[in-house]
Amino acid sequence: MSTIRGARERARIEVTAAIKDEARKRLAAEGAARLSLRAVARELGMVSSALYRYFPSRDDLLTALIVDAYDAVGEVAEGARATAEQARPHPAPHVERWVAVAGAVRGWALAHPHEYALIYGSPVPGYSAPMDTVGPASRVGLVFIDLVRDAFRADGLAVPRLAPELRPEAERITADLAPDLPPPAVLALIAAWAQLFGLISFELFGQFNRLVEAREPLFRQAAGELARSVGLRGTPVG
Amino acid sequence: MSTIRGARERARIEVTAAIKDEARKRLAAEGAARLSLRAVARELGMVSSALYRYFPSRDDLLTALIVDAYDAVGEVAEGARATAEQARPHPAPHVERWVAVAGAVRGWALAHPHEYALIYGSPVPGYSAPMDTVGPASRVGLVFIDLVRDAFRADGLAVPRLAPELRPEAERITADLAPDLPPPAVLALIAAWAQLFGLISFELFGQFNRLVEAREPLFRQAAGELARSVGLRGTPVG
DNA sequence: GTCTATACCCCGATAGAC
DNA sequence: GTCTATCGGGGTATAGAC
Repeated sequence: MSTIRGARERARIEVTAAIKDEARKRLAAEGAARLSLRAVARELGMVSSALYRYFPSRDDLLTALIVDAYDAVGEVAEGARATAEQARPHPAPHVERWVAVAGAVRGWALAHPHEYALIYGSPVPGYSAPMDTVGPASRVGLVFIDLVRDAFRADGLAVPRLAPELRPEAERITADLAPDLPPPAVLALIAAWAQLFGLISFELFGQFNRLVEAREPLFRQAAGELARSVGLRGTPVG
Repeated sequence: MSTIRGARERARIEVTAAIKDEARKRLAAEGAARLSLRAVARELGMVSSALYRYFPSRDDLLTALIVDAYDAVGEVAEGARATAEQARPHPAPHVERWVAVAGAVRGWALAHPHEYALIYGSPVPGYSAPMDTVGPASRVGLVFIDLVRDAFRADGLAVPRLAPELRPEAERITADLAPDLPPPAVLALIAAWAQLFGLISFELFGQFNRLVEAREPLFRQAAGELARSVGLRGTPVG
């Protein structure tokens, strides 16, 4: 009896995964705004009404894809940080760790452009993200925070300048996010985070077309400068 | 005869403008991917087939909206630069001009989020931008280049560091874009440009929700740092 | 330049048989 | 859990009358 239920649950997991895989393909072909349950069902040789047993609505499927994407890029970032941290014979300097994590995020984005667009591109009109997405969405940011914390403990930080009017905001955010770090560094980290993704988005969304060729070196240079803007000490890249 | 043709052409221009205006409303409601000629026609009290006399296909309408949006944000940037340049009793320092232009772009984006998403957000699947969009798309960038050129001539630039591997790329782009400027500054400008729009996109696309409140001051601070990263001399904002 | 009509597609979601 | 059938929409694009 329990094995039967186990088999059923296994089947359910497999079908769910197949639906999400096919939905990711449809995402690439049509975009999130036009993702349709019927098209997914058609490609899978199912009938559309059958999908409703797995995802009660189109938005629920979209939510699952969003959560998966955030988790995937979060995992990549966490892995890159761990690798840089455990590098032999010496752990990488903190600026290099920062650049490694940023580069890993960029690599994931280039490999999964439509999933990147789903989570960091324009919002899907008519879709409002439920709370389920909040946790996964913060994973990448947490990697950068942890990385900066390590640098702070090991070498201290060159605390960035902060406009006085931003002081209360910096303190509020720091209390929520990383009470052990200097508020100016936390605010600079948030700005750097947005700017890193700006570089990735411009590359991915075509703004660099016919303009920038050496995208990876440009990204690495800019990421290194951003690490320094947060206060990480170390030779600038290059 | 010529007045009749003039009247006809005037009518055509007015109807074309009405279609685009309505299309912009639909853009806000449904997003670019779902923009439909029929919905626009319905709202205007026309029949869908009539629209094809003005725009031969959905993609042509989309192109017109994209060109208009690039032109609108370009005009705002040009205006902000001119204002900062002619400020009395003294023209604004170059860092402040940079921040003013960046702030104007952000202001336009906040006021026209769907048009911003159309041009700087995820590409519309299945739509490929024709060459018509290239010119308008570069207007904002040209404003920043001109601004940096002014600063270079007036005060010189604190030429940014450049990774040696990026030197050829920097020289190639500089030759195309602004042969009179130092290549490292031009490359830094491109990176700064992407990073500015990263800040705007994160704010607009919801990544700052429940995280950053003081968005305008944060943007101004970061924009000032970016100006310095390009080499503009001047007191940092704050 | 606008109209009606049409060909030929798409979609989300549900009811009820099996 | 999957099926057929259905409700009630939506769309691009064209033909041909006026």
